[in-house]
Amino acid sequence: MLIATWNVNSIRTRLSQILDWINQSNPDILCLQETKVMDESFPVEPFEKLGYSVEIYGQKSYNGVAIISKIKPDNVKKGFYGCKDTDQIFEIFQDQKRLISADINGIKIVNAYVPNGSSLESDKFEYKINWLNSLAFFIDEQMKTGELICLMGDFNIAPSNLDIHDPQKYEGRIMASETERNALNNVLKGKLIDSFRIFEKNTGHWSWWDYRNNAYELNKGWRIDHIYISKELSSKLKSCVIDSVPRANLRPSDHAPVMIDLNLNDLNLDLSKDDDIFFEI
DNA sequence: ATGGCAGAAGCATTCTGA
Repeated sequence: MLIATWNVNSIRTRLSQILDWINQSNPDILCLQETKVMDESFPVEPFEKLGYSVEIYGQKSYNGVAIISKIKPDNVKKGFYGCKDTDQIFEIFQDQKRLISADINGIKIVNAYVPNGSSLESDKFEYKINWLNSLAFFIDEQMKTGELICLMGDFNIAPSNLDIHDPQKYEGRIMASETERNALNNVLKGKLIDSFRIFEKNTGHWSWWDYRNNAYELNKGWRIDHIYISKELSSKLKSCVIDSVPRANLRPSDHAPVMIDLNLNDLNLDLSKDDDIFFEI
């Protein structure tokens, strides 16, 4: 099963590029961030024509997330809904549409658009850390039920200096500070694995290049878009690829799509060993 | 330290992003 994430920086501006990419890459699940459109204006039909169902959580101008899936998702949750005892804590985050989750094929799919934070001195930075702490709680709640999790999206954090083209310049600054890295690790708690790092240990692989200063042509990028999977899924992981080709498009998103391949035939065999039913994907 | 580039809103310019 192919699972992808892509910050498209406006669904309407990027629609034809996204449809092209789907036709080439054939993902089973595609999680989008920065759709920048209210739900009633989201172009649902082009995806349905390709055989996908569409779950959206958007707003005017900013943010917005979506799950595009061949299998119709169950238990779709928008925002930090679902943490009953702490709904009040999450109320402050309801105005920014940055999180959508759903159950697909036995996996809890969580699509996150983590705030950028602007700079370490900014109020937005405090918002970013609080948002990540709430995400940590949300993931905890999902883990308590023993679910397999695939948490992906635009995290606006380089997990290590290997994920920055010029770490000496940027270390300690926004997207590369210890505070943000600690907050991210608190979400993962050693139980969710960075899919990309299972296959690639070296630097020089980026998922985002600034529109400014010719950053893509100079290959000055960051790896800030990630797919984290439950440890139990790591043996089923066949690949994790950053597709930088769409970043070379005319009027591109500044992010590239990231995609994993999970061998879920094995997974279903493992999970259903007490009965005789074989689930064909 | 600043600006550079892009999208949305809306029609000049500001806000936001990373």
